Amino acid sequence: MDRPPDSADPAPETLTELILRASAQVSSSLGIRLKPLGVQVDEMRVLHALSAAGSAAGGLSMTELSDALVIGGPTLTRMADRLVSENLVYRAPDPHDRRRVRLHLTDTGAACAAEGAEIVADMQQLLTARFAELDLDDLSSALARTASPLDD
Amino acid sequence: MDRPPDSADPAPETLTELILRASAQVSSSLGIRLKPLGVQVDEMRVLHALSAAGSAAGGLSMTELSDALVIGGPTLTRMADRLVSENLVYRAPDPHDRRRVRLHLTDTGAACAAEGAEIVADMQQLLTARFAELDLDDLSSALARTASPLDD
DNA sequence: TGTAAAATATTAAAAAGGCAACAATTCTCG
DNA sequence: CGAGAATTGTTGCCTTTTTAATATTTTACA
Repeated sequence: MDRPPDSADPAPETLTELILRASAQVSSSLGIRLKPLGVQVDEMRVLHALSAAGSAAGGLSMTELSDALVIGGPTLTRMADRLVSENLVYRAPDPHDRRRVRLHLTDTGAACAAEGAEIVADMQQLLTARFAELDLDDLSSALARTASPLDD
Repeated sequence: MDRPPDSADPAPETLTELILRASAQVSSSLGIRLKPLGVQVDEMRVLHALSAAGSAAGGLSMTELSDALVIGGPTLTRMADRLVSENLVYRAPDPHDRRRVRLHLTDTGAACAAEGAEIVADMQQLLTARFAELDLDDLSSALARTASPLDD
């Protein structure tokens, strides 16, 4: 039952640790690639979400963004402040609910989102290579489930 | 070729976005669970890494921790400061290289790491459920590859 | 050997994040 | 209808992270 101490059997990593570490690595790499655009990772995530929502839909409210990206309210407010001051985004009141503020892309912001999308597409290639032996649809849906609230 | 606007076809999420979002969710949930222990997620990751390294090995240097956990040097230094002030960790000089500092768990720190490990084990159950249709070994090794540096 | 380069960890200053409290608006339902 | 509860977004304040620069030690190699 015993085993020699220090045998070559490192404790298997937990999914928690692997996900956190993978995320840190992705974030670090993406951050470097986005540096030339002058935006940081979470800022680009906001731009992308707005871009994906489409301009016709009237942008996204703070709460929608907060939920979709899992970014805290106050953090998002300050991030929006930065994006507004860089003229990538503008705020508009929601016509149906005066408590709400909807974020919209400016033309500059849309262009920036497009450039970011190319960089993210490169990362996608790099990442799919690492997940080669997995069914990508299965992985994506599993990650999507994990990306939804874990607490009930 | 055209399609009706606003058709139910949201842009497929990139792996980048899914990983970042999943990580934020895991971190948020784990953070709540660790709150009673008085440590935050990355602090617990440090404690766990030290615990996994084993006390015989003489702790881990700052660089080893920084590389293993993908946490920046200065950030790790301050984190170590906090852990030292909470008596969960202590610093010791590396006998072979006087530039290096090795971090060691105190008894309190080891106990804390053990409590944390239980919480992480709970999360493991929760997470494996979400990855049900995937081969867990394949997933883990793929995540591990993703968790290693993405830039060359 | 001795000197330049690299590696290691830390610090100081600036930036970003997070918690608690708040104002404004909308919702609930008695 | 109307008072209390819930929702939405922001702000103040403090903690944490990040960036750039530094001191110290080790390594490379001429």
